[in-house]
Amino acid sequence: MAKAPRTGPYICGIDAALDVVSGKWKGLILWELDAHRVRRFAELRRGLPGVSEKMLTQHLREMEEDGLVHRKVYAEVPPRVEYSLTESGRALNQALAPLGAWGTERIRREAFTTVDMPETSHG
Amino acid sequence: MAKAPRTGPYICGIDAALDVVSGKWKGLILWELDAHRVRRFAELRRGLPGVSEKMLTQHLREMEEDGLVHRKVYAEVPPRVEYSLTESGRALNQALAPLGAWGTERIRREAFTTVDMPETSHG
DNA sequence: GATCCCCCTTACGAAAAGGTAAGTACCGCA
DNA sequence: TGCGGTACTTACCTTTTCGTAAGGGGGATC
Repeated sequence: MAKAPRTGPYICGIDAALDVVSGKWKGLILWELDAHRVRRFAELRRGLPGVSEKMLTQHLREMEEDGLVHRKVYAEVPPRVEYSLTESGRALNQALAPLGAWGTERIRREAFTTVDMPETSHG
Repeated sequence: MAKAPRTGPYICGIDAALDVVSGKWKGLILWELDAHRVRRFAELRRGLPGVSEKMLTQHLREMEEDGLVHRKVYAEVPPRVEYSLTESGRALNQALAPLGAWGTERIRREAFTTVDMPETSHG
């Protein structure tokens, strides 16, 4: 009910990486967790505008299964759960950096021209 | 019917980039187009094991709208259409390279251990 | 005692994404 | 004349994803 476990092997690395980060909030979760090193559930929730508890839990669980985030539960009352990135998660975030730069550049461009993207067709 | 035009602005670059590459075959299409420089519809189709004509067309159109691929139609019979990456598409592909490397590494690791991913917890 | 906060879980339903199959218009080949 | 190849389009249906709303168990606060 959470996610289809993926039928068949990955074709290439891009395929594998995209499979792991695809999900409406996963990119942001990675971003938040990288920025703050460690976050609690409610903190993450507040950091992600519009996320529902269900989706946050679900994504967090998937990312935990994928070995991207580490979930530390403190046997306390009230419950305390801390999320942080694993080595793999941090590596993923670093690998995501150029993509983020590309996206930022794209947003910047779109801010100027929403109609079209004139490419250097003369060279 | 193709894709929801995205409500609201992007939170960050990752968000924007992920929005553009999310789609079952887009990563592969980028990969194929980058490897061969220019490909025709049927060639692309043959290069992507399991893709349907509908999905290929749909993804290609979306990527064209997003300014990633260039579509060149030759007014011939039988019809000939050539697809290639735009500057933006090539830049995206370069930005995707580290992600691809991460994914490849991940696949390699998974090949050895499917059970768990022992992190360096002693450091 | 009611309410809030913590971190979820479950049920239900809508929306989006993807798959299947057929049709289109034309041509070359046998 | 029938078949295959080119590059799609359209209709219909299933799967997956996402959102909404509610509950839950316990402690602290008002």
